[in-house]
Amino acid sequence: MAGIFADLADLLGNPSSLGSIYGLLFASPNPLSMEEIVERLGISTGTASQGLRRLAELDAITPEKADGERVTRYTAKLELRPFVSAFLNQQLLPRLKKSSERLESLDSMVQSLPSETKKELNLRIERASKWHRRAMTFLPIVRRFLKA
Amino acid sequence: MAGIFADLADLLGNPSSLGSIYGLLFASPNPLSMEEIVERLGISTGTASQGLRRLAELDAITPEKADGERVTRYTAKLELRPFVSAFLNQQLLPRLKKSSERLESLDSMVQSLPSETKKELNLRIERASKWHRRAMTFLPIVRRFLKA
DNA sequence: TATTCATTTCATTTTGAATTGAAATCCAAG
DNA sequence: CTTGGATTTCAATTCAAAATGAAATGAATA
Repeated sequence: MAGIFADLADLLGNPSSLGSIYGLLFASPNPLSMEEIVERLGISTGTASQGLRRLAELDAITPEKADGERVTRYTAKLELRPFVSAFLNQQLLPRLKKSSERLESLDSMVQSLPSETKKELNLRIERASKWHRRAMTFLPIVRRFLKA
Repeated sequence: MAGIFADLADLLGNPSSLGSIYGLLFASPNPLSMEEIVERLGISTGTASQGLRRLAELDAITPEKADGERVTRYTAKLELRPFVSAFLNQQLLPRLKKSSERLESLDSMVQSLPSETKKELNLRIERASKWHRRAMTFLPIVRRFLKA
């Protein structure tokens, strides 16, 4: 299970350790402490600590400190939606925004060129922009799909 | 332009040099030789050669050897669809398949466990599988969208 | 307050992918 | 066939991201 999610994480551009941890928690019927995770996955405490933090930020796991216990134990949220959704917002959107800005600035640069070249380049920029807009309109569709 | 596509390539898990090359070609009104690409991007011949080959495989560029010329020149296909589609087929599908196999083998393993744990684990595997199926049905939607 | 164990931090190391560059190969023209 | 430039190949290198692990910090008990 850890392996499956490790691959998934990798696919989405996250360190695979992140996936391993989530996978382990996903498969485990009861909450696990960091120590147990370190043991069972054979990773270092540092990696575990950072991975757990990240997963908590992504809202993919729930940390709980039982009554008067020292250790924090973690449970995977079985709902994967927030996970994927966080990916969309944190990875995809920023990148799309950045390249959209770049396209715009390119566009304004091009205006100061000989009209021959300018025309051709405008065409290409327009093409790229179209794809861009397409991607943007696509995002909400993905979102809706995930909620379904 | 090279920069924009470099980022995109990176996002899709390709070396960014691949994107740079494509971006340069995309922006260029006339076909470019490998030498010109190497020069203008400041990359090595090795990288250029491999990148060009890969792009050709992805059907993202067209190599053409003009009449009795020594050099091959390359043009970007302005249609990005085959590009994205190749990504879906070559990167995404194989991974989905692999994890689907893994899920199945996990499922059969679980059958030989005490029924208490078994029940709980089955539930989780089922959940993961559901997402899996969801992703699979999602692919065709993406495809259709790209064609639109 | 002092102690002990859990957790975080972060400088260093490891790892793997991307890139280089030089040698090998290819191929058109003489 | 031979030459000369274009291209490919691939072992070695570089580089960035991820992982390590030891020291610093934190937090609960006694």
